[in-house]
Amino acid sequence: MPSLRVTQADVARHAGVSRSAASFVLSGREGVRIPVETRQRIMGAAQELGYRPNRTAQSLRTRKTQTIALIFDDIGATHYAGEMIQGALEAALERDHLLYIAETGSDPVTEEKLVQEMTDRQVDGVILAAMSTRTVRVSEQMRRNPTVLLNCLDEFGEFACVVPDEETAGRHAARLLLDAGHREGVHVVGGHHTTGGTPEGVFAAQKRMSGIEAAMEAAGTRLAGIIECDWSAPEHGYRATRSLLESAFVPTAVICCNDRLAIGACQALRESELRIPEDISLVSFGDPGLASWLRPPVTSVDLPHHELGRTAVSLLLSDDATPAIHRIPMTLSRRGSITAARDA
Amino acid sequence: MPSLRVTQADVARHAGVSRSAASFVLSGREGVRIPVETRQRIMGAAQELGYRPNRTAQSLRTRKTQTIALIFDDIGATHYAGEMIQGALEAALERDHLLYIAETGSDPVTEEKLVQEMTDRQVDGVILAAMSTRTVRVSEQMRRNPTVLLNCLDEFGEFACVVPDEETAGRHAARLLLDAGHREGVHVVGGHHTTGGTPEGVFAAQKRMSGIEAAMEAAGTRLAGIIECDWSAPEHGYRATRSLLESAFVPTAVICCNDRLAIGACQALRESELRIPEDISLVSFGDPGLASWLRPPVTSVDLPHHELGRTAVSLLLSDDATPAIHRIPMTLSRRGSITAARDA
DNA sequence: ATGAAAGCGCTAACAA
DNA sequence: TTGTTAGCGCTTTCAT
Repeated sequence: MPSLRVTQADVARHAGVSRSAASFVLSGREGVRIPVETRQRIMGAAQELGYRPNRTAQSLRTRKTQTIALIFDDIGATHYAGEMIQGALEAALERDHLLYIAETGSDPVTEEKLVQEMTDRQVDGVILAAMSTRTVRVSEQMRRNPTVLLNCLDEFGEFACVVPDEETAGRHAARLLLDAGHREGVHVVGGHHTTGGTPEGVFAAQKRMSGIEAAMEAAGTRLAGIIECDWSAPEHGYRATRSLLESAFVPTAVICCNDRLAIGACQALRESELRIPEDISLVSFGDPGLASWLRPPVTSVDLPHHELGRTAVSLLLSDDATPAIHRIPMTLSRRGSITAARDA
Repeated sequence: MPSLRVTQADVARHAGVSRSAASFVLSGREGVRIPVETRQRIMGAAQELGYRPNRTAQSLRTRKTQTIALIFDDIGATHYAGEMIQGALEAALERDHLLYIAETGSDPVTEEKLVQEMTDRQVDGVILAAMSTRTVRVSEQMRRNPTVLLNCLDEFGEFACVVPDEETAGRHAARLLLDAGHREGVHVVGGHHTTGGTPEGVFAAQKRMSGIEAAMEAAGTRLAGIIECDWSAPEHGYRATRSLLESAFVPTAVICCNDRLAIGACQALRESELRIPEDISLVSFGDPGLASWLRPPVTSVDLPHHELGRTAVSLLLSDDATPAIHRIPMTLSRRGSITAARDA
C-alpha cells in the first residue's frame, strides 16, 4: 500500500530539483547556498502539494524528536497538576516541542517502565515531577536522558531542580502580619506537617515554618503558638482552630499552613462569631482558587504552579544542565483578610 | 558517530541468526514458526545485551506509534483536568500507549497547528476535550485521524463522544429530596446558566435542569422556584441564596447547580443561622473534593472526570469508531446534608 | 551549486 | 523454516 502522504521526494520532483535540495530548503537549514529562485520553487511546490514533514522519519535520522516527557508521581493528589501542565505546555509550545504526560502512581516499577517507554521513543528530555515537594531517588534509567526535577530535589544535588521558594513565602506571610502590627498574638495552624516518613516535617512545611519564624525573629518577636496538625483536609484546620480558640489567649492573627486548613479555620472562626478581619486576621498559603472563594476572601501566598511547569521545561530545553536549585517566588495575593492590630 | 544503542542487528548477530528471525521473535508476532531453541537464543541475547526496540524506527515502518493525543481547549479553566488526564493515562497505559497532552486556549489557529503537529508525529488517534460540555466544530485537519470527542459533541453527530449524563444526574438530585419528603419547598440556585453565546443556557445546565424538572413532575409536583445566576464563583451562589432567603417563603431544600454555588449558599445559610440539614436540606453537583470540604459536607452528584478520560481513550483504542454519544453516569455521594421534610 | 547514494533501525515480502 | 532484500521518509556526506 503506497502512502497517501506527500513526501519530500514528491516535492522535489514537482519542483524539478534533487531530494537533497528539497531537504535543505524544507528543513530550513542554513549554511548552504541555494538560489533564491530554486528555493521559492521548492517552497511553492511544498505549499501546493500540502507537504508536511514526517517527524518520525526526521527523528529516526536526527535522533531528535522535539518531544519531552513530564512524568508525575501522582497527578490526582492535588488540584494543581493542571496548572503545572499548562505552564509546561506553554513553554514547550514556544519552542516547538510536544509534551508526553505520564504518571507513576509513586510506584518505582511503573516509573522504570514509563521512563523506558519514553527513552524508546527517543524523547529529548524527561521532567520528573512530584505533587508535594520532596527528595527523590533518580533511577539509573532516568540518568540516560537529560533530566530536570520539578517540585522535588535529588539527594545528591546532581540535577537541575525547580521548587517553590517556600522559605521566602513564609517570611512574606509573617511580614504581612507584622507590618499590620501583629507582634504578640500570631498563631500558626498546621505546623511542620510531620508524617510517618518525615518526623522532622514535610519539606514545604519546614521551609514555610522556618521562614515565618525567621521573620518574627528579625522583628524582635516570636510566634504565640503553633498548632501542629494534619494538612490534608479542612476538618483538621477546623479542629485545630477550635482548640486554639478554647485556650486562654485569644489569637489576634492566624497563619494557616495551607488553603484547606484555612477553609476549616474560617468555619471554626465563624462558629465562634469571630469576624475576619475585624476580630482576627488570617493569612494562608496555597491555591488562588480556593482562598478567593472563602468569605471573606483570604489573603494568601500562593504556589506558582504555572511558573514551576514553565521553568522546568525552559530549563530542560535550554540545555543548561547545570545542577542547581531554582527557587520560584510564590505570589502574594492581598484579599483583605488582614487588618491592623488593635494595640498597634 | 555510531549509535551507542543496541540494535536488533546486534541481537541477531549475537544469537547467530538472521535479522528477520530476530525481528519476528522480538516483536512477538505470531504466525511464523521459529524453533523454540532459536527463540530462546534470541531472547537470551536481547536480555544479555540489554536490547530495547527503537520505537521511532518501528513507527516509521509500521505507521503506528502507540501514542495518542489529548487536546484540551483550556486546561486551567477548572480544577478537573488532572482527573480526566489521570483516567486517560490509566486506559492508555493498559494498552501500552503513551499520551501527548496539548492545549489550544480555545484558539482555532493553535488547534490547527497542534493537530498538525500531532499528525506529523503519526499519532494513532486524537481526543478533543472541552472543559465545559458544549458543541464543537471539528476541523478538516482533525478528521484525518481517528477522533473521539471528550466532554463535547459535534454538531452533526459524526463522532464518538463521551459526556457526563447530566440529565440523569439532575433526576437523581431531585429524587434524593423527593424521597426525603421535600415536595413543596424545593428551590434551585443556578438555573440554566445562560450566557451571551447560549441564551438557552449552557449544555450541562439545561440537562441538569430538565432532569430535575422531569423528576419533580414524575412525582406529581414542581419546583418552588429557580434563581438564575452566574455559576462561576461562590459569590453568585451567596447572593442568590440571600435573595432567596429574603423572599416570603423560606425554602425547605435547595439544589445548587454546582459546587461553587454550594459554597456560596452555605455561607449565606450560615449567616442566616439556618442549619444544614436541620433547617434546610442541600444537594449540589460537582467535584467530590469541594463538596466534602464544606461544613457539614454536602451531598452531591459528581462529575465522573476520571471515567470520562478513561472511556474516551478506551473508545479511541478499541477502533469502535461508531458515531455515538456515550453518557457516563455521574456518581452520587451522600454526605448527610439532606434530612426528612418536617411535614413528611 | 547540485545530485547520487548511504544509511537511521526496523518490518515484511519474497526467495531459497 | 531461514535468510536476503527492499524499503518507511528523511538527512548528510561526498563526488560532480
